[in-house]
Amino acid sequence: MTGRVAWCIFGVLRLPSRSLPAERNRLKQAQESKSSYRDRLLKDLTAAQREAVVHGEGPLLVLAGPGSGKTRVITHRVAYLVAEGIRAENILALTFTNKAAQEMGKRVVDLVGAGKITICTFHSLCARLLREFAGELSLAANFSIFDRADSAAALREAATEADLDPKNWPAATTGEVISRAKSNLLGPEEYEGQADDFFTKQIAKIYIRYQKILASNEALDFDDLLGRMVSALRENESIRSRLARRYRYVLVDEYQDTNRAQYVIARVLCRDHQNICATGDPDQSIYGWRGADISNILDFERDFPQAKIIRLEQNYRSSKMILSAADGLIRANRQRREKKLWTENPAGEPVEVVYCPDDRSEAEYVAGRIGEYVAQGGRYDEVAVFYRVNSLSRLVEQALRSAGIAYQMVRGTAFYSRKEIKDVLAYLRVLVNPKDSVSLLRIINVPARGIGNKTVKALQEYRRAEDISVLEALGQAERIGGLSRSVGRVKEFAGLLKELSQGPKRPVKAVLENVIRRTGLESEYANERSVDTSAMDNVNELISSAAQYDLDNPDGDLEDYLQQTALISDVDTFDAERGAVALMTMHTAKGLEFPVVFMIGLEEGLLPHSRSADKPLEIEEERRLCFVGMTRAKRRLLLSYARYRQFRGASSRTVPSPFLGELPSESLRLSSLEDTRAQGSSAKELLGESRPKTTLKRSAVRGARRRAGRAGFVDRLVEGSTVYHPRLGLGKIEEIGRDGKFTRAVINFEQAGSKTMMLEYADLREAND
DNA sequence: TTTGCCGTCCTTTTT
DNA sequence: GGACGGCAAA
Repeated sequence: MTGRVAWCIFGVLRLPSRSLPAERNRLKQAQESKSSYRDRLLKDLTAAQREAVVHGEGPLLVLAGPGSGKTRVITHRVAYLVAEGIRAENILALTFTNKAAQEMGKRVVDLVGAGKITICTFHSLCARLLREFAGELSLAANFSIFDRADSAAALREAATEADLDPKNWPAATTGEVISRAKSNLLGPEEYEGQADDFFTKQIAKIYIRYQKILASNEALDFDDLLGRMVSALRENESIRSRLARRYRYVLVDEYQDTNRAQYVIARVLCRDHQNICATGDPDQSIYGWRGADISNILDFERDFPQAKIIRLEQNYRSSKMILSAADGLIRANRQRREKKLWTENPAGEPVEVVYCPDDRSEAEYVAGRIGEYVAQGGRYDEVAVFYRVNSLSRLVEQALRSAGIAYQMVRGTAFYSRKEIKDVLAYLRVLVNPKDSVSLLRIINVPARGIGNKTVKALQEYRRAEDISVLEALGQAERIGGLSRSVGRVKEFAGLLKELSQGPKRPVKAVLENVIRRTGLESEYANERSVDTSAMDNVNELISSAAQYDLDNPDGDLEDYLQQTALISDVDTFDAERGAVALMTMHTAKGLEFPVVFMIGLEEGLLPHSRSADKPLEIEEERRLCFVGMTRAKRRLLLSYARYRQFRGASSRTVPSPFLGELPSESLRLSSLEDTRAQGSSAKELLGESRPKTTLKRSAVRGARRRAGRAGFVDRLVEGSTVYHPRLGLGKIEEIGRDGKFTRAVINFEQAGSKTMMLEYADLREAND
């Protein structure tokens, strides 16, 4: 074995090279007697935690309140099993995010050293197993994994084929319904059988065609990964029994968020040995909308009558004030089992509830408070801002930028959904899976090579008639009528793909670089004509992530790399040590903790979201979401709401969230920004919005902004450069230097005076714009 | 065929 | 405020 940790974390890009401490631990473990090692493992655990860790065979349910040391229990339990002589490769730990898997893996390594324990997400486990058993499942081992955007393309195509206007049947809607059906293990035929009204009947038509499209592309969507695994386990006894023997101990984290398919996978795997350890908290179930079924955890005892149930109710994370506020809120839920949350932590400061005149002042207030916190010795990365919907991040970002506060938006998938990244990856996907026509069509004219809409239509028609893939159709270009003028270009493209397929197969970095160079994408991105140099930056970042992948996975191949990138989730890119304030949705925040938490937009319609209005069960889920957010906070928690908020351009009056009224007043401190603001405001502001009318100019403004795009020009700035800030006006750079990863500059504004800003974040424009 | 401009529509959360 | 599709001009 090499010096690498032989850790099987599937779907995780990197595991820190902790081999040294790991080796040391292993040696330590070998030297220690078994019982003293066990003592050490159990030393710092409470009685309840210990009980869960040492539980032997048979089903176990750990109901773990927030901050009750759940991850600790899981990792120690895994270590304990290993110490008891269970072979590492017989242990399977399932999580919901790669981040959680990674974290858990790291902690287990610290406890027991390297091992072959499988710690991964449901989705990556399924992707990997489906590849492994592809031969037995009449499945192509090189299948593509379709993400949301790919599925959307396929869904639009499916709607068109079903003679439905994709406008009336948008992918967002059809996809959600079909995804839900799949999570509940309803195949297209079964769904059709149940369809009894116009809407579901039409969806059934789309569903059937959608599955055909996936099949002809040799592609699976996220739900198929789970669904196909379920069928494999149910219909292939040999696979089932082999896997049951392989995974003799199964741990499932966040059990309250499992959907039907995940539930079946876990149950079937454990049918023989019953060694399932589920951990979760019904009060933190926030994915009902995605098909998660809270009754999976509520009915655990029914499913596993021998189950032992352990409750972890002591909280080690939050102050008394924060915990009692959160507890008071969650008590308003009726669909819930009573639970006593308590902590021995200090009382701490009351939870602050801040009333702001509008969304902008709210964002500025948050930025101001973060600034204060850091001025008093705090660190940016101790702070997080949560919101219900992603769109709320914008104003906060702006405010943080102008305050020169470093932040990171925790939205990992955003990177992978950028056009240039998707384009490059589409080339790779076509290389791996030539039948992936969705990817092929994506790049058929990227960079522009004179294959336009008409040509594509002709190709599509031909390949449908002949029932072949687009790639095959390319090869027969001269036989396709209506292509006359573009035959040459099509042939050329086919030649390019062939050439690429003869290029290097690995390492992934080499494949990527070859693709970018040979396709002409490189020169396209490098083209000075585009002011926006971020495309090349992003592609470079992709290349370095591929290089990292090659380093972490010496045996890795393109297929595996693509699988990992397809299954990346938002939190996965969160870096707790980046020295930046974290911005994320409340959903993404689950499982994390921060000393200081801001939750913004606590308004009716936002939290609870308007989509759940008048649906009591969904409002309870919103309340749980609020509970999850609040219980992330260790020491300080601030909830804010704004009287006026911008919707689609227009500002409108809001109503405070009813949840605020449910918080116990003795753990709150209320304040209002209105007074302080009124004092300092100019007459103009007091008279209300006095924005210049922009009527016809909207698109012109938009165009100017696009051209002015900040990215890239930061590198060109030097001392003496003149810049323009939309609020502060013209300014000159007086000083410029590095601050860690960022460029910090002192800018002297003509009107506003001298300010220090992080240039990467500052909302600056070229001065001559 | 490509490009840019315009109006329309939308808006929850995500593996 | 942005994604997307349609349309006209280059």
